Amino acid sequence: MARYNPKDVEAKWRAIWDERETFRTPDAGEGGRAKYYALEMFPYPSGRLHVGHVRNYAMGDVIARFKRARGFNVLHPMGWDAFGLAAENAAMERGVHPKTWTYDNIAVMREQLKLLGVSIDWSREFATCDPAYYGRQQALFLELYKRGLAYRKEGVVNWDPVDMTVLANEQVVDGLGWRSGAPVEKRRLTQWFLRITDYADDLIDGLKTLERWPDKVRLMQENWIGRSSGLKVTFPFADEARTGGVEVYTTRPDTLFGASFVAIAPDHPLADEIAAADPAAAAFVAECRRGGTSEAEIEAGEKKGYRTGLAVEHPFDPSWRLPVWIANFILMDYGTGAIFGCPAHDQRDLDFARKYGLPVTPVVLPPDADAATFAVGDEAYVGPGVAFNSRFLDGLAVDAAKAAAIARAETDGIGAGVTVYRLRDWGVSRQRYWGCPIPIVYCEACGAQPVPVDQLPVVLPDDVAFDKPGNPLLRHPTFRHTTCPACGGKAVRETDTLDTFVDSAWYFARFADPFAAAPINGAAADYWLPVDQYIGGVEHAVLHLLYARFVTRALADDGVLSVREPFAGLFTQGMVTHESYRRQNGDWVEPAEVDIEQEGETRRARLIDTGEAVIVGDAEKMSKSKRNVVSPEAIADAYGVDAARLFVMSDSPPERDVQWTTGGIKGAWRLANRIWDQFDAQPPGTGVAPGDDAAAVALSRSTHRLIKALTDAIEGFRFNSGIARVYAFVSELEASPARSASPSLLAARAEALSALARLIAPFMPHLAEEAWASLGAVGLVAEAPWPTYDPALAAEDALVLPVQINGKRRGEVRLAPGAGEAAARELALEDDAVKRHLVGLSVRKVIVVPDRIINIVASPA
RNA sequence: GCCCCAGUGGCGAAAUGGUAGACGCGGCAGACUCAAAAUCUGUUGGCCGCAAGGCCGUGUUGGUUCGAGUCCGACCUGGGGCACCA
Repeated sequence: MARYNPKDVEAKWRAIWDERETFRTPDAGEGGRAKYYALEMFPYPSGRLHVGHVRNYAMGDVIARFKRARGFNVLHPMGWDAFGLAAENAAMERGVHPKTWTYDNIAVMREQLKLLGVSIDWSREFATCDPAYYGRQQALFLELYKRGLAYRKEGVVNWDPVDMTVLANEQVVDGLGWRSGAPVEKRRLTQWFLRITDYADDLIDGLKTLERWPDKVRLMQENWIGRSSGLKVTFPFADEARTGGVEVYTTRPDTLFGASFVAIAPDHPLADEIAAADPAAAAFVAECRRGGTSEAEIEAGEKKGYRTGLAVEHPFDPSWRLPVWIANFILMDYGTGAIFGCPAHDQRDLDFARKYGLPVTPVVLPPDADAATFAVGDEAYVGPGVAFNSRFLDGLAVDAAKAAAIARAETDGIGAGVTVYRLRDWGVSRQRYWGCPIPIVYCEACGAQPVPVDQLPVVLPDDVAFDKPGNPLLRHPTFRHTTCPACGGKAVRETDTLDTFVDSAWYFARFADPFAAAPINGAAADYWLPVDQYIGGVEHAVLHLLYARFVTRALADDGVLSVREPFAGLFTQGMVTHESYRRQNGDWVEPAEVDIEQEGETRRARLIDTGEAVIVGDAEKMSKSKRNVVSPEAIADAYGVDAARLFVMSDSPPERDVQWTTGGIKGAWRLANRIWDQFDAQPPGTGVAPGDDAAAVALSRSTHRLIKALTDAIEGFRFNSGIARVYAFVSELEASPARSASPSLLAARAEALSALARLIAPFMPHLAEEAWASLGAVGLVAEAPWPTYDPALAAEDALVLPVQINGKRRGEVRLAPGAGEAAARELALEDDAVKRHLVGLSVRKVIVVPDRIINIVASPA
């Protein structure tokens, strides 16, 4: 018996795969096989791989290896989402250049990924910070610009007044800048936007076609786009000297007669105008600008308003005056940036009205309520009902009243029924260095001009410093200053860079041919796209996945791509968590520093060095700050890569978080050894046709059942259940040891092991190769076809059906599969245990679910 | 504030509306060992019982059904997202 030595074995097989180019991507159409594009969300090169990455890439690898075995031409590439904020933070904190930091991290992580034995075609690797990539992205940006899909307008950013810099939401902590500690302000800047709202309907409608996406993600995208229909209606100014009025958007036009005020966003042009003449209003607007731009902050904050001197007329009654307020919870980006408040039927309006003493008039009468007595207390009524107190709408149900109000507004020429979206255009300008430069120059005479395509890429200069706050491109001696491509006069470059989500919105298309001169090789993309299976974290459910869908549509309309949906199948996998440990003084300590002892059923954690008791915290996402990180190398050293891959896929369903535990990885390691022992004990050269003695037949049946179960488990992303079947199967093999097996059982074992090597290959590819070779098989298991099963052998041969009486299990009967209902009923009623429980009862009904269960409904005689 | 998800043994979990707890971890008992580790075998939801067996049990609560962990309603608890982290 040779002990399984993963360190040597794993390295050996990786070298062989490399040398034979086992995972080279086949050419389009090669071998007449169907294509399969398996893709994991490419990583941000943040430093080192953690076991969360291991899980993500191992899952993708299961799919890639499985599909290869099933005869597909598989594309399984890898790259780096390499631009981003962390590189600039590193530059500021450690004085290292973002480029150096990024490429160093890539080098480390590439080696770590290779260590995992993931079946990637490394020849297609690229990083988004390579000029060869982002230069082509600039060309795509200019295409969008040419088509009017990229444009400039004012947008709101978080501004740190001390550091004089724009902050990301994550850099705003409790309304303060994370470095300076200064209160953050909202500031308006002119920025580039992509017109994703043009595709709002298409993006919603397309969701219906994405049958292999989680419902959850589709729902999140639908809510994010937030299509609603309602009424845009103008409340005319009451002041004769003013023309026009305040245009509001409402989804509840049926409640117009319950209006008690009109409120506008602090960023509304009218608010600017009022603030210019009213210092108190200006102070209120300034107060609203304090704090961050995130929706959570705005919506969860205290609702505040300022009553302007302005009044407007009700659109359906010029004699009815309503006050105009400025309110901090109105978003300028949604609808028209102004609302009318109907406190009786909207909770936020009600809170506002109660706070400021505004009238509350109910106009929707709930079913069963009495119009004379119905009143709204602290809770707005948002349910169904009939309009009342509402003049021409009286008596109409909510939906009919909405339609009638819209119709009247349209007839009167004061409003129109409209569809609006919560989705806003995608702001892509970032006032940062480490990103893709926006290929635009500004000429005093000609205005904004695209950089001619033959002058691309606009390369990021390397000679920048981060000793001063703000975007170093602004201070660069030469980068900014250039000439106008139109008139040749003096011009300055755009110094903003593109949001890194732009980088990841088309990379999957670049992988189809990463060497093409054009950004996207149309023929290659036609063959490989869409991505058949995309795998990544659910945190990308909306932004990345929505942007990629948008860009794919834009490029399809441009004729560059022939698909409108980039990802036919999506799987969102859970994270790897770990307990966190801290000392009595609150300092976090690493798992490697902690010794855990089990005494009976209680666990004790102490520091290895000092024996100090350690406080064990909940399992949480691994993070550097809590030091609850385990390194893949240490695991690979101790247990091998295969055991680590197996464990992260075996212990929880893949979409859920999995908790990393020492016991768990040891269990996986034990399985690897038990599997190896089975192969090691099997004499070579035994035939693969099992004989007909009972033990051989039983094992053969189990083998075929296992093939079916594992095939289904992989197809259905139920890796944990599949692996559980492998455990059970190995136990069965151990119960029929080779040393005491008859020739026919040996043959059945040979059949079983041949299947097993191929079935475990997606999960434990190195061990599978070693096992495959030990059987004397020709070629690599990575290139072997997936085993097939005989449905007749995989089917159950004898069934034990439970018999219930009134839903309680009272006995069981043995039946052949497919036995008729009558036979089942008869057997059940004859069973001794059943008879005993039926004493004193009379049978009312017998329900037979074929091959499942028999339920006898009985009641006292 | 809005949206989404999840609650099943000591723990991770399994279960097309049909035997709840497969499989793994941990525990307990045993084998091997001078001993320990490793490995192997048995056992392991709770309660009652010598046993056969019985009763209870999937966050709480109400409903649909011959039958509910699963479907529907209300609630409780925990987690995630909210547009400049990726």
